[in-house]
Amino acid sequence: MKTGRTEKTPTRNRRAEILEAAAELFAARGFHGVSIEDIGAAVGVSGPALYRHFSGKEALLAEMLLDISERLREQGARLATTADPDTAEAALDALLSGHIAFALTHPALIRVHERELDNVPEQARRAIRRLQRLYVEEWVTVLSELHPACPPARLRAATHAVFGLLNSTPRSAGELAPEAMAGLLRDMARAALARL
Amino acid sequence: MKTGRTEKTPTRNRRAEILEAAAELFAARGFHGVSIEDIGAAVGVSGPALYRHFSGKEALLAEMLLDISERLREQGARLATTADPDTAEAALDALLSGHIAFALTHPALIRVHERELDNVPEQARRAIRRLQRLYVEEWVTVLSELHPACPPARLRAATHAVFGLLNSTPRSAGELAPEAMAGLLRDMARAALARL
DNA sequence: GGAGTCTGTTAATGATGACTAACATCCGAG
DNA sequence: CTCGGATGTTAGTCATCATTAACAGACTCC
Repeated sequence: MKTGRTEKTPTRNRRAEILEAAAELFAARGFHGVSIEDIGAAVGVSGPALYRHFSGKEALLAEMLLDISERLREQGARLATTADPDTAEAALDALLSGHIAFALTHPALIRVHERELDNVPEQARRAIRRLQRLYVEEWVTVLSELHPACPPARLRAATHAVFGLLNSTPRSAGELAPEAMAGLLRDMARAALARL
Repeated sequence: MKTGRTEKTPTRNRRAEILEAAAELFAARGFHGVSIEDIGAAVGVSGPALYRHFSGKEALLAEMLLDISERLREQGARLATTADPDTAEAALDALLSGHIAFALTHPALIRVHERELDNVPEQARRAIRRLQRLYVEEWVTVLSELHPACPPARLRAATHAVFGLLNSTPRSAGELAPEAMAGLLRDMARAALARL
């Protein structure tokens, strides 16, 4: 059928394709609610073919979450360090916009990242948690410049709360156009963080 | 062993006991990550004993989510109608405090309520969604009094976002003392909702 | 003191599902 | 060509698990 001979990168794309399809499925039905067969079917191969690309279902999830956490952390590190160390205000805005863009662009990833950490094998879980912690600390650092009197624990809790707010996207999808949603979330988050 | 003869309400408590234990387990490992055996073990009976109280695993989850949704809706309806129709401000505060109290008191329930709706059989799911919608509308009604110019879709999205913020509790547990957390969440949510 | 209901228990039963084995195909390099 | 690796396929295999069956103690009500 679609054995187009000119298939570019017939290999390298499979992994990405699988990860993408699996993310959608995990987001919709949860890790344990999705079978290897399901994931295979979603990319047009059937079942055990996945073992040519991943060592197992948990490894697949681990790689997915590691990738998400790494992207967020990298983005956080990049945006929080906007040269100008004076304007913590600008850094916070950059973090906000970056996180919102990610959440709106990849709602499935956000959902999986939020829900499935427990299903990742111990070792990878530690690595993921480390990255998450680094990302949070990026926010806490910026916030502590804006609110020097506020204790770190409170800043951390506030950061988690804002993540909850921003990550509500997958739940209220479709209500608003993406730009409107982005603006709303940014305004609400900014206001929430001003009260520290 | 503990066959204390004077066991009060030996029956009626089992259902509640099971629901409670199951909620903790579901919150920790997800619906599909918990077996009937696990739930039985958590309340000291083993396995199929649960079928004396629930018709099945999904029915158990359905009842759990129905109960949570009903409690929230009831609480919402009660608090939003604080006699004084003038002070929408007060009604909003009441809704906020009520939701925060619930989230802080029952983090496991909040988590399950947020994550497991997809695993509920169709019919019950509809009922649960209806209750959730009613609860959201309670908020939207109050908010629309405070922000008459704001379109309902935006108010709904904002409500979901605030729920995300308030429900971040299970994720940042332990960072702050409950009262401090409650105060923080209320301040942040109030500020976020002022920006509409 | 026995019939019936409630609540449990320990064995099936039957699916589902992750993972492995054994066996093709394709394709690039020598 | 042909060897080898990459990628798939289809049949197991082995666990796990929800659910049911068959049976038993306890308590109530007569």
